[in-house]
Amino acid sequence: MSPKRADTGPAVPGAIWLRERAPGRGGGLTRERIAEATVALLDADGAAGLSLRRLAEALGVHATTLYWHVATRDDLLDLALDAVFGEIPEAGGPGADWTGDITGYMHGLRRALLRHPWSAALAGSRPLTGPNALARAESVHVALTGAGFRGAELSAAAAAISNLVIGSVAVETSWQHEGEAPARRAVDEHLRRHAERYPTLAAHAPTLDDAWDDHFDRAVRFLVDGLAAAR
Amino acid sequence: MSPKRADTGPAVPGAIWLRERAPGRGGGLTRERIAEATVALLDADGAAGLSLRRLAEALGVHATTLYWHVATRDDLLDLALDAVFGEIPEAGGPGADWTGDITGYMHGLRRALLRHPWSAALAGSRPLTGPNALARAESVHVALTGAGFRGAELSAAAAAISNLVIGSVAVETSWQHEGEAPARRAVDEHLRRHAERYPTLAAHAPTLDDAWDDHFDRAVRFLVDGLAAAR
DNA sequence: ACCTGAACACCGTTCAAGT
DNA sequence: ACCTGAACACCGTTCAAGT
Repeated sequence: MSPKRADTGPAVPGAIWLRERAPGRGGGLTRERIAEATVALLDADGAAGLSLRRLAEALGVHATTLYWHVATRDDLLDLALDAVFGEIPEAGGPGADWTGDITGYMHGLRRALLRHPWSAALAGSRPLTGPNALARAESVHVALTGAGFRGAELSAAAAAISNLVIGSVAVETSWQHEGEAPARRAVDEHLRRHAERYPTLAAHAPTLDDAWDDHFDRAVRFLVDGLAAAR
Repeated sequence: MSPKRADTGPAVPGAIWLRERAPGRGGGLTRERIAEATVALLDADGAAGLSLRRLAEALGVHATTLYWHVATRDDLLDLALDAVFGEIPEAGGPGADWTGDITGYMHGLRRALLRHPWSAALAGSRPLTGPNALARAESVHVALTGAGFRGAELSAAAAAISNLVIGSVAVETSWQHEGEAPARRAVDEHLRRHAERYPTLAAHAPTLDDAWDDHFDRAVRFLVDGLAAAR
């Protein structure tokens, strides 16, 4: 009978943030080392390439050892995802222009998610309740309350801001998985062949060169303009 | 040596839409029957519960039989996802007010994705190139060109519209996976215990009652207002 | 053209046992 | 407190073989 395992507590997503961490005095594994190795493995091989056995090998440990530190594979994803949110630069207090703060946050979040192409899809698949994600959400709420947002309008604005980024980067990275250029070329040709079915789409097919940055920039402006109009 | 398999063609996501379908004369499996059973299995057990063996059992067939009709498990996800997009009501031509058309589309897309809680996360994880997704994208492009959007502004607007919905519903459904109420209660208590770290967040913690509809409604208005301001 | 059956190389997770 | 090792019940996918 093992004395105490990592799986104490309810089986909700994000549950790892509700548990105290193991003491971790010096020698062995720590939550940080595990998070770091998980991010590295995900960066190298994507979400499908992450297995407990491969991660354990990278850490020089037996696969089942990981179960002392995490309760489930999903815990690893929570650790890795919150590490990505830790890469978003801290705003350092609200600036003079709240729309600039929000715009900067959205671009900072996008850059962090793009750096780890597996992370945006993951951010849309489980609650973001890690300490870094909460700290960034706090900053957004500070900027929005400074602008005068309150109550349901505040919550809706904060949600729209992060949801637009998550959705945009998830879709953007979904094209990269097997090499973007061939996928896009195949779809372009498919659209041309069925131009009678999708005339407007075929006529305005996004160009092959990377317009992702430009489109995201415009999308952010659309939303921020709409937020500003509400004040 | 098998004569011809479903896996002809490049290994890009969405590749199933680039292949001709099997003739499917009467008796056996068809792409439609497979799609329908896949949706049902995903609805019942979520993305993690979908396996080729369980799907095959539901279809009264051996697991490896599916490989005649699809090249990979991912093909099944493409089939199921496009079936969900098929549930979005067709607009039936642009109405008098393009902002109303766009607003209606966003709500229709959200309702379809909510009906199948696995679908929003999936929509953010692979290119949406099925026939139903393309038809709905065509309608959005028609409405936006009618409003005067052109070129990069058109593409960015269309992307923002679907990305905000996908991100919003993905996040919303991610809370439901293990029962939303306990997850939310756990996070609320966690926020209260660390109120000194997240004061603004703790003070404005979203209420327990379901504000999802209201927040989404507001988010749509923020974006559509910003789009209207650009015209 | 379509379906079967055996087989391969994996998985996440458990549990008793070590130190 | 932390790590090991064997074991269980699964996976997606292949390939030769049937009809």
